[in-house]
Amino acid sequence: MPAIDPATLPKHFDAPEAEARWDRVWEEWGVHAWDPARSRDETFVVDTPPPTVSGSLHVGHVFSYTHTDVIVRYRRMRGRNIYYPMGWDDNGVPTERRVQNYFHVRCDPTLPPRGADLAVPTDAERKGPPRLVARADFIELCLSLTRGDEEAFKTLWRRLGLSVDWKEEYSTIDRRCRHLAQLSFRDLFDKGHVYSVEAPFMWDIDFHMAVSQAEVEDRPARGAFHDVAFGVEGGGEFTIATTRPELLPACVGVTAHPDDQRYRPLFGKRAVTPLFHVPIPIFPSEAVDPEKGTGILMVCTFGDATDVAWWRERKLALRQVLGRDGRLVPVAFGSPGWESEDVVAATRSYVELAGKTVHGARQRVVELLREAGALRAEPRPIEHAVKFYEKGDRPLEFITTRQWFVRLLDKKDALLAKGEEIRWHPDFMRLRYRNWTENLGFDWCISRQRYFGVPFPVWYPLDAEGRPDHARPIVAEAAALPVDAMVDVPPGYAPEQRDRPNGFTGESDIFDTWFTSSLTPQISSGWLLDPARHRKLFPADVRPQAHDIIRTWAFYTIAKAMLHEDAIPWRNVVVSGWILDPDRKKMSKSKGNVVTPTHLLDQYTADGVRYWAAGARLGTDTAFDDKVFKVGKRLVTKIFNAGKYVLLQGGTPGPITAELDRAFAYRLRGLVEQVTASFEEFDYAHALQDTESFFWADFTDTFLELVKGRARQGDGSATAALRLGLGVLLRLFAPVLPYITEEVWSWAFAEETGARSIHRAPWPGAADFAGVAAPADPASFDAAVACLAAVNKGKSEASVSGGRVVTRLVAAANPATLDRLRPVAADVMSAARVEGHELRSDAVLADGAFALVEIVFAPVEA
RNA sequence: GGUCGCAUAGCUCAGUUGGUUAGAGCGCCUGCCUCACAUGCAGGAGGCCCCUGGUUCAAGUCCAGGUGCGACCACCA
Repeated sequence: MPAIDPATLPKHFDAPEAEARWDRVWEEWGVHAWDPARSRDETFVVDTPPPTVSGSLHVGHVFSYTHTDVIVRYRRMRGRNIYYPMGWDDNGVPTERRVQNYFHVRCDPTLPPRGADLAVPTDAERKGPPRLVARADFIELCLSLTRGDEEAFKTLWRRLGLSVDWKEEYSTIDRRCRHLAQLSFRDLFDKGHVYSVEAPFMWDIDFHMAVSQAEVEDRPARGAFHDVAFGVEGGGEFTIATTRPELLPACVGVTAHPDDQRYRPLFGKRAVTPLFHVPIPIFPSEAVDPEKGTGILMVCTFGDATDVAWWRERKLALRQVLGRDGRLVPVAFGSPGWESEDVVAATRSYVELAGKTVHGARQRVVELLREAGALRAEPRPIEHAVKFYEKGDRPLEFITTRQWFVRLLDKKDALLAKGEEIRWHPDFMRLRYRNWTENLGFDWCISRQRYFGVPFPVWYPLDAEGRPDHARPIVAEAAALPVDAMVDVPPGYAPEQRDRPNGFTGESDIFDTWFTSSLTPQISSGWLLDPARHRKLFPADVRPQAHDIIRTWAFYTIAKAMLHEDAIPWRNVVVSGWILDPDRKKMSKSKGNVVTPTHLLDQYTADGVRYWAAGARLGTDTAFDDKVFKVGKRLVTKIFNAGKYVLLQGGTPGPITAELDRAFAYRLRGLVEQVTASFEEFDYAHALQDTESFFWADFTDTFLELVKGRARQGDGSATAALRLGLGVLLRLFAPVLPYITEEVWSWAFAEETGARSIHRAPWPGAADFAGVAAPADPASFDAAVACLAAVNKGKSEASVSGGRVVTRLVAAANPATLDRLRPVAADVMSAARVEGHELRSDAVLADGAFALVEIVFAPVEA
């Protein structure tokens, strides 16, 4: 193949132009397309994380998605048929919240649909109360807003060079995903893995919905111990310390540690609450810490999870004062369940509290206690942990509601066993999964009292009084799915019977967003909708994800695969770290330290940004450091220039025969083996590091300089070795730097090899080195480099230009080193511009070392 | 409080199964426009490998204990 015409080469690498051009060409060539005809064995399936599109674009996205793409591009070059889809996680609370703010609306499911109004409200309108919109209209607003978000993500992904097969694009709210999620529910229902129950459970008073354990986080919060005096029937009193005095009317018991001498005499007696004068049992419990507070505490329905446990164990009364909106509901003291020894006083006190928020009621009840003389001390401020919904702003409450659950608590051992079948990268991440699974405290609550999500395919029959019979849910048959229970009618009923006595009512809840997201492997494979495809794509090969969602996404996906098919969803989990800001704090929108990715791409090019991302080992958090981007950009430039130089050599490639060239090929082959081994272990960071260091130190700064003389004379061995080096290095870089490598590849290698895209070119291996004889001594390369360095040092110390001609050089080395140098000495002298040299043997010198005895420079030309 | 990870040059990080004098890039200093590249090239300075103890002929590397940083989980009386 002739050398390319210099005139056809661009002077500089125009990255934005190249990024746009190759994105188009790759699409046209189908470089990233999955071939459904090829077998499972040849296929590499990625269970791509569907990003939450209602969040902002973040460098963290760029970081972890690049890791996946690098892994994918390597496998593609290994000849695997890549299935690499992209989904958008658009359903769920973050979208609803964004829509509420963006359009200044709230959903009122009782309203009839009127058609969504997509107008953005004016500032004046924003000052007024939010517009109420029907459920269907609210959903339409959600869809319209997320569509734009998805476009923004897609633009970013394409620019970044993610080699996604865009034919396999989906969103978790689309019809297919709704269908699969409902099929999942139907399957779990048939297998007895789901149930609904009315019970106290964690509830967010702002979002008006139940939340699962996985979405709960503890946050430190300010609180105060309130010392409240309780009476004892038959005389006496004691003081409890509570942080939640507003729950005093909901108090249903008092407990202390069984060995606590202070309170032992009280067990079995009844206490009487202040203000409300309600008699309640006093019982012992091992769970009480005698050191905490006053060592005796009140049990309320419900202050926390232990209250729920005591309430169940002791079969205590239920006095729920907190409503779903977080305000105290009206109750009638004296009525059944609300017995009081002084109904008048109790009522007088409670009237002061009813309708107030937790916060307001707390302030008022403290005043009332103080007035009644029941407050033994002023509140003592403390800092304690409080449970919050991860996206919520106010503490969770335990409120009795009806919810659907997936039974998981009785399957911990099986879930743990499945986790052990999966390979985790890095391996210690499996402990996160194990830890979470072992400590699971609740079944999975999958019902959410929200609107934008996949509806439950469930109706309930109504009795003659119009009350739903929750014990006999009507679950849509698999063949009838997908359905919207609020629109569609269950079999055997007529539309007019909706919400009528002896008719039916639709389940208005939607699934927890993870209920759908946990099916991403099945969404890819089609599962029950396409069994043949399912066999080709399930289980996936690799699940890339972040470590903070091991307890949600990874855990639920493993659970679903197990419950549905007793399978594992993927063979490997690859866990990326976090991006930290330069102060080593986690980047987050709320902290205002987020760097947006688009300007990084503008400034450093896609390859430069990818270089930065690929430098981070799996599972390791990385500080944001713009110096690394600069290095990446420089590497791109260097590859461009080196490629240009190598391909401009006029010689015809011949057999690689020169000792230096063979020694170089030998080293290069070692690099290929090393880099390949790293990629096989998903260790792209070391693969890149080794390739980069070889490229710079062994290729451009040394080999390329050493063979320039011969290359200029058209030497076939030098020309071939340079091309071998460039062709191999380009491919080793290609997974990380797809644009520049494709660009340089296209100048000559595409035609020469028949692989028009480097990303479909075969990964370097033995075939590239066939016909290259082993060097007489691989260390001849080191000898050449060391000798050249010695001359360079002489020039540097004399402050002369590297191009300065040396008329006389006397260098010394030990005999073995000299032997290694001789076959390559001509290359060294040519590169160092030495016109006359003498090599002396000096046995004292260390092996491999060269000493400069004499160096004489040619006079500077006028 | 439980679990896990990290700690090496001013900064960001490599350092394979223990094995000569601990490496790279950035930054810094000194030179050099040398015919691919000044987004470059050459040369150089710069390290109680967190601390203490142990195993070993030999420890940055293995073990134990500590310290610091980070993450995940738990902690509502």
